[in-house]
Amino acid sequence: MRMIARVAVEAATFAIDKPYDYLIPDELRPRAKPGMRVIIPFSRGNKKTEGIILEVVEESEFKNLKRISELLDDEPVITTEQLKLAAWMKSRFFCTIYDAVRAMLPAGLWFKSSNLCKIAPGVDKAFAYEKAGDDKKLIKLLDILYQTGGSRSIDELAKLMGSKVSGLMSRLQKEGVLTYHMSVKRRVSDKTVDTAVLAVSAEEALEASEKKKRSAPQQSEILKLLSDFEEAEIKEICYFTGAGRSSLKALEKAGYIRIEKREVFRRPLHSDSSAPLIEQLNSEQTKAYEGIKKLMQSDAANAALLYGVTGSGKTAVYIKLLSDIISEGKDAIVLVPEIALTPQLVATFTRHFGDKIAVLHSSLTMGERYDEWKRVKTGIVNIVVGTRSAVFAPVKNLGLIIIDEEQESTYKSENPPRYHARDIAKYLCVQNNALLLMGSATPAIESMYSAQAGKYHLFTLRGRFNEMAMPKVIISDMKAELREGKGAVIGSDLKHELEENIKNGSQSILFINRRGTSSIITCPECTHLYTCPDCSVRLTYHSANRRLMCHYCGHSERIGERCPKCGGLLKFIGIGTQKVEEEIENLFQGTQILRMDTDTITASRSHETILKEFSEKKIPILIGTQMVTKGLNFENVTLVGVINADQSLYASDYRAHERTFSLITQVVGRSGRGSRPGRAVIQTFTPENEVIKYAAAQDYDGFYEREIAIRRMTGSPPFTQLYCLSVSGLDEQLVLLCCRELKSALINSLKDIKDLSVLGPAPAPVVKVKNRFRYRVFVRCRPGKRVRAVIAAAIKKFNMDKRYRKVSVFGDVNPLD
DNA sequence: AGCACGCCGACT
DNA sequence: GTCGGCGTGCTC
Repeated sequence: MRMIARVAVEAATFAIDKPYDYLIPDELRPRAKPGMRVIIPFSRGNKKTEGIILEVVEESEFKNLKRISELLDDEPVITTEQLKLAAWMKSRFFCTIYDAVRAMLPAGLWFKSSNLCKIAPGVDKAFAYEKAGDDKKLIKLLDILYQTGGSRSIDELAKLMGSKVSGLMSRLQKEGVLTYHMSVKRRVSDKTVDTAVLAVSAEEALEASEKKKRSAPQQSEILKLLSDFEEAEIKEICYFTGAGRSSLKALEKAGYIRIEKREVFRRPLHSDSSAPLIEQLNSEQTKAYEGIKKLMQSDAANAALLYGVTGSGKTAVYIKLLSDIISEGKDAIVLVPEIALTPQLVATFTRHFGDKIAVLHSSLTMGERYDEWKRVKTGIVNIVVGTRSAVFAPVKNLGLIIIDEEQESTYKSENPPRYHARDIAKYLCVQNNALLLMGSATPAIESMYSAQAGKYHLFTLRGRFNEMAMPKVIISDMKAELREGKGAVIGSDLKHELEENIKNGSQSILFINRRGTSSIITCPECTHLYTCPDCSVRLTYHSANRRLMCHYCGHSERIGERCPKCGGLLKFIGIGTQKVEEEIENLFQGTQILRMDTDTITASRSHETILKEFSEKKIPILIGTQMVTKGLNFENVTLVGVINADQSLYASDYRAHERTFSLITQVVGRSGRGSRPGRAVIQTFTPENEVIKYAAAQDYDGFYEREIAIRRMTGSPPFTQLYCLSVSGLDEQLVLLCCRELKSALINSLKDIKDLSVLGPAPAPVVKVKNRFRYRVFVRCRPGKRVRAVIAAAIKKFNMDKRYRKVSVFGDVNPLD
């Protein structure tokens, strides 16, 4: 009897993704089981690729089956329930089965497989070169191989040769000069960084730097930098000099530097014994807790929304519920938006549950992450705390999933599988008759709507813990300021309040509402704008390295004081953290300022370190982007300033209002956590805007009423689901053509479904990235199996269509923007 | 997507 | 003649 494995293949794209049948060779027959990963030959070239066994069967409709080459696991790494979930994800999120599986496994489990190319054993150099004859390419290939000790991966070879190598390789292989095999090794830790180390003395480097000034200016810059520092991270070198990797490679080849992988050690999450122990719940908390507990103990799946204003003590309710889970011998998953931003929450959990919890987050080393995953899998721990992907933690006996700050966008994955953790959580809770608990001070409009509609049980905490007063909020009209001719970033209201805080020794936090970190630059004389040559975005200015940079492709260029086009003095518009820092420095000379953004956060100086510094050293002012809005409790902070509240209000997507409201509400809630009352200043150019007004008043209910009415009127989620089909390609006309045809195909096959509209093609928020144009078509309707199937079929069809082979199409549900 | 196969142009 | 361009079809 034949044994056949049905395998989900890594190399398969969405268009061709399905189970492929492979023969299980005799020696693997006793071991091969569903949920184990395998190496298999795939496609015409029989290229080795990874796969996962979905089923073991005895029949196949195919005759000439290929054989599994290798079994990667001794026991299943994915359960059959998880395989079922993967299939569900494929139909929901338009990803491949393997994409879904990948999301479920810790990175530490991932094997890096490479096709390794080697000089065959027993072949001497002369023989090899004889076989190569006078073919220049073959000789070059052998040269490279011998230089590096006889073996290299195909990818590396291709890069070094600057061309494809498979043809050359198979020729040498036939001659018996080369062997070519798949090597599978544990991937080295994620936490290594490429570091450039000077291989010559500093003097020599300087000398070479002088020499290269003309011929290779970037190499010259790098050498100059390294002559000072001896060694530096490649990332930083590129940032400061604007050089590409090619310059570094050239220097390595010439023997000036070595490029080494350095292990980065990050502090393991220390259990902070100063984290508060939750003692007693107040009456409101008790009521919520008891209601939720009842749901948790019922035999059916349930969903609940815990809506509690900032500082109302949702954490305490979580802790009580988790204690119950443990005593009942069940398991729970707790999702947080970002571990680095919620150190206090995690510390509190650790304080309470110690060894019974596993923390999964990105700054664990690979080994640590893998160990934590194993601890969960073996059932040693009962509670898993982690970010988005922790929803896939392999807990045994799921009783509860908590999603804290459930409105956060970090729960939605932006690359395949493009899932929302909330959807996965719902699925898991239904499967396990568990409870899904979502907590938030500003719930997503969809979630509150479900609660109002009775789909979720709603629990509300209205009182602020310890009866702290809500901060006093000042809406500062920047338009009026502008009219009076004051074009400053810090308006007079905020300036006044800051002065007061500095005087009485209180601390202040300034929040800059922007996604990026830096300014956009423009020439006031000729209004020249600096755009990326490969993407349709403006370049942003980083003062740390005095360069213009593209956040999408990494392009960077140097810029001086004056416009290279017309010689006019350059002016900075928009506000970055750096700009605000400069202005505060001028305003309050001698006052210490701490800046927190992606530029100031490095491997050695983490988010946490900066916050610690702020709190311990009592630095008067902290300036930052969204990072400062999350879960911080600083007793001494009595003033919060929102520099530019409007910034996020006018984005094109339907969530812009919600996001703005949530951000402002959260940041305002940071103020006055201690004994003294807090103040907040919201600077805006549109003080009459209702979103800003509701946020200032911390009035979620009012905001919700307004927003849900708008959503109902415009037919946006939660009243509909938005399916987004993105088409990208180098040829803009072809992309548009494909979009239009895609649109009419969709309209045609969905015409019988009512209340459905197909919109677009519309340019993606950034039309061009790395020279590829991106346009999108939307399907807006009630969610349903039929619609999803039609969309999946359309994605497949257009990806296979030979007229559109130069474009690619992918689907996403309720994309972020 | 990625790759082999096959059919046409430029060059040893 | 042949090397290598890219258009075409397939992946158990």
